Amino acid sequence: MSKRKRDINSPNNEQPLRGLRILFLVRTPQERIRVTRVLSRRLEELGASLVGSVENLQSWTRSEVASVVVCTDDISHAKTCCNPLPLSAFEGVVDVSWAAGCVQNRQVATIRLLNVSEATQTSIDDCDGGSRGVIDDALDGDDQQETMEAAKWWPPRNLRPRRYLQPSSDMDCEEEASTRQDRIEAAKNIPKYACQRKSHLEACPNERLCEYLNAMADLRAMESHDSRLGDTKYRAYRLASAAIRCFPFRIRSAEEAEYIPYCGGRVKEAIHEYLQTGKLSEVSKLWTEEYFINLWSLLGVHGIGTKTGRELLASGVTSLDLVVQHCLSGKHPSLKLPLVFYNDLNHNLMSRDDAVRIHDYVINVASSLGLSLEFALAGGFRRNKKNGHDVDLLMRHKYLEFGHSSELQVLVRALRASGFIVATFHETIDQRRDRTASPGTFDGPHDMVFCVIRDPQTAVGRRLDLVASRRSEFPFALLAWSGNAIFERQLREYAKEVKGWVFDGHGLWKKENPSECATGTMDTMIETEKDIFCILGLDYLDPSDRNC
DNA sequence: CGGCGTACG
DNA sequence: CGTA
DNA sequence: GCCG
Repeated sequence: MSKRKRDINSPNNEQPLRGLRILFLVRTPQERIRVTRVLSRRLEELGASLVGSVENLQSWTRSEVASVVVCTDDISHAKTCCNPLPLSAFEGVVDVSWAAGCVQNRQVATIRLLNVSEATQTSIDDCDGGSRGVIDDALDGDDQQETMEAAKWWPPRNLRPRRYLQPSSDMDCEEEASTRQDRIEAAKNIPKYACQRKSHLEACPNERLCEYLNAMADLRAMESHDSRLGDTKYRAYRLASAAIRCFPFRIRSAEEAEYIPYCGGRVKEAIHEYLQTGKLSEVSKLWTEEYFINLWSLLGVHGIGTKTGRELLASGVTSLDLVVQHCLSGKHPSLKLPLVFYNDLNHNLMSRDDAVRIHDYVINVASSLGLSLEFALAGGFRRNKKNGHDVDLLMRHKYLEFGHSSELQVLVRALRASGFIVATFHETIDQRRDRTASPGTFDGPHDMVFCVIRDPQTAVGRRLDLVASRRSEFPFALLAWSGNAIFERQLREYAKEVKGWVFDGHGLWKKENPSECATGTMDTMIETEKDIFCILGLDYLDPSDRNC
């Protein structure tokens, strides 16, 4: 731990607190008192201020204080309180994970990562006269639940957890009578593919276990030096977690879990450890090891994945500030735009209201331009998620098989001119399709615009993905863009393995005979998602049941 | 022991 | 390689 | 890391 001392003792050690708002969530009253006392003294020395409970959030976020610490007994309550707040309140919301992690572990690493805290750490230690026992005790018990949750507020895109833990969900919803035989039968009855079962957002009886397995998936993806292998292990843990989510009883023994799909030797060991200790010890690496903490923060930049992140760390680029430096000196020029918008895109939860407002705005512009486009909100919000990191907006021409490309072009031009689109990460608008006479003759890419928009109401920058499909391909595009990622992978794996169909966002083809296809234009008329499920021999799944 | 979703830049 |  |  002491080796972390390097390169962080910069002269401006105490500056970053100024102008940075810190949201600090703590659970038990004991913690509140202790942490509040410790931090308030030090924060005040640093020119920050400390405010009481989450209930006065609205009032103090409007004040001019440089920094804020919130203490709360109820994290989910805090989250709901925080969601509607304006951007100005949340420049430091990323610090939720930092704060929770450092309290949990008495660690300096994350604090130093943000250059805030040599001082904060010493003040925590000071409070206990150098021993850490008091904070330890206050944070023992089931608080890891909250720590994990907090650590997941702003994870990187690829490794973003799918579901948020509801406090004490495990305890609330089981103890219905079940014999061991019941449970083994139930385990055996879980279908192999996620597309064959409902995966809703509500907590399950094994919620915490699943969260730990998801965290293990993230860990494996980050620690593997071979990204394919990393993804393979990521997939393995994600699939195990997804299957366990569908197990209706609390798991009592690792042996009975063996009957659940994707729960093999290693997952069984993990379950055993969880049942014994209530956690998976490896997972704590995510918030204790400097390497993972740093990599985690780099992965938050659009364009940095595990490989680039690892390379940056290896070359001494260990913080976002250094990535900016790196970028300014001409390296990785493609990261420049994502870095410019980093704060907006990473420090602000987007609620459903935000997403709907953006959706409506685009539709209004389209109709005022006289365009004949129809739209659908896809992505996580279609799956009924309460919040998300981007808006996925799918569109097609109202009447014509082709014609979406030129209309999208007009739309995007207008959105740019009005200052709604403020930056474009990527754009593909291929007007060849509009000139293609007969359907099915040119299967080019979908038209896509991945951009950053400015919410007209809140002025917050948001990621918006616009996708236009050929009219008949729309149900495939909708299915493909509604996710989630695990559901899509399992659906396509199922289609290939079980039905011999190759399946993507344009249509379905027989594996052996690609000319035998099912699209909206063929005799097997496919007009809705239901038709696709039907042809795949699957019961229809509502989007809200695709959260695997 | 090979395969693991598929398409887009 | 990274993103959806 | 699990499945066929």
